[in-house]
Amino acid sequence: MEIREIFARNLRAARRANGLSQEELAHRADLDRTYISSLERHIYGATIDVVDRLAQVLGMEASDLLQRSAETQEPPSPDPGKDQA
Amino acid sequence: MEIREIFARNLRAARRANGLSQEELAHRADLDRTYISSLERHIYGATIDVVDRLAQVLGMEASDLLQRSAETQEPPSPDPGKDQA
DNA sequence: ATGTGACTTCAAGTCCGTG
DNA sequence: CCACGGACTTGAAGTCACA
Repeated sequence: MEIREIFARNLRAARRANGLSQEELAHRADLDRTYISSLERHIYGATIDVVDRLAQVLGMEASDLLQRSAETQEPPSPDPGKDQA
Repeated sequence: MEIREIFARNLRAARRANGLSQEELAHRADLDRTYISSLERHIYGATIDVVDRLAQVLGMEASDLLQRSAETQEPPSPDPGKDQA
């Protein structure tokens, strides 16, 4: 498992645990929406600077986002379902 | 404390704990000698790719190198009192 | 609300040499 | 063995338009 994938998964998981869309997260971390998307698709190897900025917004430590088995807080899991009318 | 400094300190400490010179570490991690030096002087913000590669050589996890303190855990500094009405 | 290709720019990372 | 400068190449950082 590459570090980029670890980070990508943790990022997506943490983002959802916080109930944020890529847009919302991007806005709060002062980054571009498509850049978050790229990160979650492990297109880039982010710098620790970006990792840290994201971690702060998500209320966690930068090291948590690189953890091989990250324990995110129990997400409310809104479970939007897929039946969008 | 910026993330670069955290990383720089952890890197240098881990490198010495492993009894490696900057040159040796650079060689084993397949990185440049002067780059390790730059990292320890927090000139650059390394990518998670580099952090991971370094961690492997040092026998630790990438997340360990970004840990604010390897052993001592500090209490979650609460808001430093913002005189906000 | 997300994925993706194309694009530009500036920092990451390399290589040289010096004290 | 390490700090540090300069010049260089590669890829991350940051933004759009469109699917």
